[in-house]
Amino acid sequence: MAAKPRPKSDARDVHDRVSRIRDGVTAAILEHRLLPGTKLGEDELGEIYGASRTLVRTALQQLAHEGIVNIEKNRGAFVARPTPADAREVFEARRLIEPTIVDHAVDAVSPAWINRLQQHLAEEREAELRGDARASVRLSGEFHGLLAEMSGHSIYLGFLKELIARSSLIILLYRRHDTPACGTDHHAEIVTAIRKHDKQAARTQMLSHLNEIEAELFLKDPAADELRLADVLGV
Amino acid sequence: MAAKPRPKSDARDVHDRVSRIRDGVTAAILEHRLLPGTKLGEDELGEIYGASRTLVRTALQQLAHEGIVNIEKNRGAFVARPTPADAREVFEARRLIEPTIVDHAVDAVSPAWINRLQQHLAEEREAELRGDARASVRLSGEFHGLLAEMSGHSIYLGFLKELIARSSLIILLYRRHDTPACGTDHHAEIVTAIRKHDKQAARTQMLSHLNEIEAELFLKDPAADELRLADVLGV
DNA sequence: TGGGCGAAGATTGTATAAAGTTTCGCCTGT
DNA sequence: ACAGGCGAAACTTTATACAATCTTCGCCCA
Repeated sequence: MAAKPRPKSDARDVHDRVSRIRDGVTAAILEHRLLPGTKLGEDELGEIYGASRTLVRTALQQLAHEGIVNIEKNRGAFVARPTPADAREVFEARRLIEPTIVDHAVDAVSPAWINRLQQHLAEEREAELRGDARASVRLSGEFHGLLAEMSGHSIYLGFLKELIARSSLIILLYRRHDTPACGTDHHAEIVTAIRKHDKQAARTQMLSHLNEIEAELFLKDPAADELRLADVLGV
Repeated sequence: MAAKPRPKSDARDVHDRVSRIRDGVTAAILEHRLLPGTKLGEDELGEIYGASRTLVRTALQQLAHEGIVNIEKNRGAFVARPTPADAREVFEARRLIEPTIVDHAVDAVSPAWINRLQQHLAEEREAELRGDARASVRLSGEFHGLLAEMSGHSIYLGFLKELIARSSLIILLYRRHDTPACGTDHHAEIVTAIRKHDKQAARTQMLSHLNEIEAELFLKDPAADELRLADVLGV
C-alpha cells in the first residue's frame, strides 16, 4: 500500500490546513491577543496562513459553532463579545461539568498523568513568576483542558474546550484588576487531591476555584442605566 | 431602509438555505429515517434541496461538529455510527445536564409554558396511540429539547440538542425490542412535578427516565470477542 | 452648517471549474 | 480459474470568478 510516501511536494500540512487556521485563532484568543470585536477578514486570514478563502471560511464556521466567533450576514466574522448573561451561563455550565470531570480524573490517575500534571503546574508557576500574562492565562485554561483529557470523556472534553475559550473572552472583558492572583494555588491543590484519590476534596477544590474566578468578575447588570451607553460605545 | 422588499426572485429562504438542509437532515435522523452509515453525497443533497454543493458542504460541516455526521477525508459524509462507548458517554452527559435543566424549568414555569408542555404530551400520546413510530420517537426527543428551551439556558440548550440527536442514533442502533413502552408516562410525571414546582421530584423523575431509556439498550461490551468481527463487518 | 441622497469601493455569499484521490471494473498473466 | 494490476469514472477537495450586499465618502440641498 506504500502508505503514501509524500504524495505532494509541499504537503507538510500534517493533517489539515484548516486546523492550523482554527487552532491559530483559538490560541490567539486564549492568549488574549485577539480582542472581542476584532474583525477576522477572510482575505486577511487567508494571506496570513497562505490559504484560500474557502479554507478560511470553513475554519471560521467551526469557530462560530464553538461560540467564540460571530458571523454576521454580509458583514463578516468577528471575535465574539460575550454578554454578562453569557458569562453567567458559561460559568454555571462549568460548575456543573468540571466537578464531574475531576471525578473521572481521579479514576484515571496514573504515574504518567501525575507527571504531566506536575509539569504543567511548573510551567504555570514559571510563567507567572516571570510576569508573562499571556502564557499565564493560556496555561491556566489549558490546565482545565488537561483534566478533561484525563477524564477520557470525549463529550465532556469537547464541551469544556468550548467553555474554556469563551471563559477566556469573558475574563478579558469583565475581570476586575484589583484582585490578588492566586489561581495557581488552586490548581496545585486540585492536583494534590487527585493524587490522593480524594474525589470529594477534588470536587470541592474545583468548585471553589471556579467560584473564585467568577467572583473576580464584574458582570454589570442590565439594570445599570450606564450600560446602555457602554454597549453602544463598546462596538 | 425599506426592509428589503424581496430583493431576489426565489429568495424565499428567509435567512438561510443551509439551515433548511441542516434541519432537514436532523429531522430525518430524529425520525429514524436516516440510518447510521448512510452516505450523504453532496450532489445528492444539493439536488434534493435545490442548493449548490457549497451550501450542502457547510451544512454537513455543522452536522459533523454536532457529532451526528462523520466526514471522512476524500470519502464523503456519512451518518454517524455511535459506538457503545459513545453511547455511555452520551447518556452520562444527559444524566448530568438534564436534572439541572428541569431545575431551571421549574423556575421558569408559567401558564404559557404549562400549556405548551401539555399540548406536547397530547401529541406524543396521539402519535403512540396510532402506532406512528417515527413521530413518536421524534416527539420524544423534542420533549427534552422543549425543557431545555424552557430553562432559558442557551448553552445547555445547545449541548442537549447535540446529545438528543446522538441519542436518536444510539437508540436506533442498540435498543432491545423486547421491552415494554412506557416513555410517555415518565414525560407526564415530569410535567406534573414541574407544574407543582417540586424540583426534587422533577430531578428524580428525569433521572429515572434517562436510566430507563439506557436500561433498554444493549451495549455490547468490547469484552466479547465476536465484537472484533462485528466491528469490521459493521462498516 | 447639518443632514440626506447617491455612487464608488470593498467585502462577503454563491456558483462553477480545475485538481487530486478513491473506487470499481476489466484485463492480462500464471 | 484466480490473483494482481492497470485504467477510467465518480467523488471530494480546493481554487477562482462572478454576483449581491454593505460601507464609505463626496456632493447637493435645505
